[in-house]
Amino acid sequence: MKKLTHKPTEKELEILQVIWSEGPCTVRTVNDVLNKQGEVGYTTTLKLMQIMFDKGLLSREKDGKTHIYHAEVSEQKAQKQLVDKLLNTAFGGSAMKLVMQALGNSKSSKEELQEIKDYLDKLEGGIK
Amino acid sequence: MKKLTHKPTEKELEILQVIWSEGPCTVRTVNDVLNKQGEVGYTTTLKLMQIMFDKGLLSREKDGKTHIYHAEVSEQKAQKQLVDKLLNTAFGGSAMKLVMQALGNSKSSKEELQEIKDYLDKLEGGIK
DNA sequence: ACCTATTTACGAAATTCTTCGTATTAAAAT
DNA sequence: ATTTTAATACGAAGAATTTCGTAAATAGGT
Repeated sequence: MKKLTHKPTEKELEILQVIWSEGPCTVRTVNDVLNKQGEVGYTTTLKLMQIMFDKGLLSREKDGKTHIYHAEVSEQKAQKQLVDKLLNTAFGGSAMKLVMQALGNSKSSKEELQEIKDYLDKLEGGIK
Repeated sequence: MKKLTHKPTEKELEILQVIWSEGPCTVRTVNDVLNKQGEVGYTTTLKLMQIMFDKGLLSREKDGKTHIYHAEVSEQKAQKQLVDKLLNTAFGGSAMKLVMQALGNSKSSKEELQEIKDYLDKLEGGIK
């Protein structure tokens, strides 16, 4: 996986999301998925994905006349970058504040909350 | 506080951050703080803040020849909006994933982790 | 009252992001 | 082989964001 030199824009992220969930796929597939949320022209999606290819966010291989695009950014890496940015731009670097905001806003299940606590215990182990 | 009709842009957020932490202040103050992170022209900051005033993100009062700007968006409200967006664009709506990502990436102190656990206990109380 | 320093106002250039039309190319179907 | 269908390439317009130069205004100091 390449380093994330260019941070994905809003629309690029939407496309990455599709590829992350669908796996490597064509422009057609991505465009179809995007059109479930709102209308987007095919060439618009194509262009975006070509730009992402140029930036190194996507790679592609030829399959017949079409291209199959792969994400060159792992979901985790992108998430990390986004969270880091959010931490710095909106939470003054405090992960705790972010966490509380995130948990406060959403309805997490008891199981999920427990999972987080387990995770916290594990983290705490590594701290003197 | 007004409703958040226009969502703040990247740079606007930086400015809001300054005002949230400094309290109501002048363009000069904001610009000085911003220049600790990177060089920004005074008129650039001024223009941005004027635009934010037009959008209703900031209000202002005259004090001598200068203006004192106030945030018209609460930090919490902006944070909530940002977290919500991040949840949807990058975490498929799962608060838990976001939380884990945030905690895994940062070095939170033992005290902070404990505080989060306490918070989780409190949340759990409200769930059947 | 005048000069100076600082601020605001305005407009516009530069940059980045998003969108899509048109032309070209390539495979598949007939 | 020709037609049809679907993909790519290219360029450029449109929109939003960011930047800053220049001019006008205003307060404060002398």
